[in-house]
Amino acid sequence: MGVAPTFAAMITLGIIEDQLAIREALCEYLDAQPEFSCVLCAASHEEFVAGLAGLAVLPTLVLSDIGLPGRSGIEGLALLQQLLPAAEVLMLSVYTDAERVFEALRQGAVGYLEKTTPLPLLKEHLLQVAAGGSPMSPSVARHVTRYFRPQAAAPLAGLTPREQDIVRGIEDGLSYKLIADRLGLSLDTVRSHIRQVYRKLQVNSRTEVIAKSRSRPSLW
Amino acid sequence: MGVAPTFAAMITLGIIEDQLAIREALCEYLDAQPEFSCVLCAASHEEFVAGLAGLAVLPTLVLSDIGLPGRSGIEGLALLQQLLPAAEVLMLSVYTDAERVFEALRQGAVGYLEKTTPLPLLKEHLLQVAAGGSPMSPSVARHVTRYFRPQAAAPLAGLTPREQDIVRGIEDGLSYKLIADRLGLSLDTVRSHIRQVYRKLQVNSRTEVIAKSRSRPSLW
DNA sequence: GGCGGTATCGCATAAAGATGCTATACGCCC
DNA sequence: GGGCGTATAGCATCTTTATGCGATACCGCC
Repeated sequence: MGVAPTFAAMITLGIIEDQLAIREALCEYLDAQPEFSCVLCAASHEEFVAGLAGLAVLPTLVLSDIGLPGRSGIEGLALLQQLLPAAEVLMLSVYTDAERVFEALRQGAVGYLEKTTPLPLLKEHLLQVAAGGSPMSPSVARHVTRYFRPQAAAPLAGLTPREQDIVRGIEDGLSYKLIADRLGLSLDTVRSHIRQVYRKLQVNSRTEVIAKSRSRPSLW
Repeated sequence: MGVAPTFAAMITLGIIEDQLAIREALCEYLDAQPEFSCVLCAASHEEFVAGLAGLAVLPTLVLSDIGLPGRSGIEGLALLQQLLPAAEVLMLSVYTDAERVFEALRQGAVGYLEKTTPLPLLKEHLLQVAAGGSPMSPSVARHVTRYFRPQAAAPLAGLTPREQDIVRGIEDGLSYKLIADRLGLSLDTVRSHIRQVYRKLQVNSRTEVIAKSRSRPSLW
């Protein structure tokens, strides 16, 4: 933070990282940048939270490791957002497995970077966060793009177009009557299609159809 | 494409972009890189598909604009994946609105970049795709991270813990009977809770509860 | 100590859904 | 031409849901 005044455009940083060498490298490098001021560096989530109390200027951007002793970076996300509602949290981790990535995003992380990210690139990413972006390492982003591609293993694959229309109606919460109206069919025709859908999907109620069709990896 | 032999490590590119200046800039710049060989550049999706027939070497990576005359880049994604099952498609667009981003990812795009991406950075991103990554411009990624944060506006917030248990049962496709068994309740108690849930959520069927509870921006 | 909210349970009835069986019509394919 | 799959439709019947109108019990609160 040095002697320079903290002017408005400066981004105040918080860093949570248990490995001493990495923490110091991050702090020193980033604090040396004119755009950043590192206001709090901690070796654990608990330490970080405790340190917040004594700060005159709160961080607006927190860089957090995931594999921490005590409360993990992901577990601490909710608390962090409560204590620093204006701050954004960027995860920095050696782990890039889908579980952790999704859980972090779900808990409100604004981005997710590999720990191997070189410092100058990391700086770029931090600036992007400040500019409204959400930096993700490519391998992290790959999990995300995969998530959005459900039609590959979609259980609705074996259904005819008409049957899929019906299923869409069910997913939208419509009654048989409303589905019939929407598709311009008779009630009994809707019944027929649904019967067929039930046979193909091996179920016997509308809610089961929904449960089957949105078969996401149960990450939630 | 040049005279150099196409060796295994080389990435064969396809480019779909209607604006002549941009298309040429992309082709020329990328083809000049040692890592890439641009095998097909087209001004429209239709032209690209037609051009595939005459190729000796198929592209393994396609860079596609979205705002194209005729078939849009998103509409063409499915066809592209059918014709080039081994290829990955990276979207390049001036539009970064959530609708288009999600639709593209849903249709199987491997990444999504802003058109303003400088060429050297674009090259980096292309290499990342080849390395199994999914590059996304930060503003694009922001849509994605926002998507994964549903608990903020969760409509189930006003429900009591017990009522949420019931809703979970409904979401799992269970009948009243099974929900009662799972929670160790009588059928009538389940009915009572569901009645309450219906009142709070302003609905009147189990499928509507599901439709409300997973209130995603109806992108699917 | 009463009031509001939650959680539990019961009964009754009407509406919606699930299921069995049947039937016509169209398109496709061998 | 006959079989197969799809889309349409009807009817009968039984089950499940949805809804109305109760009840008892516990807990926190002012």
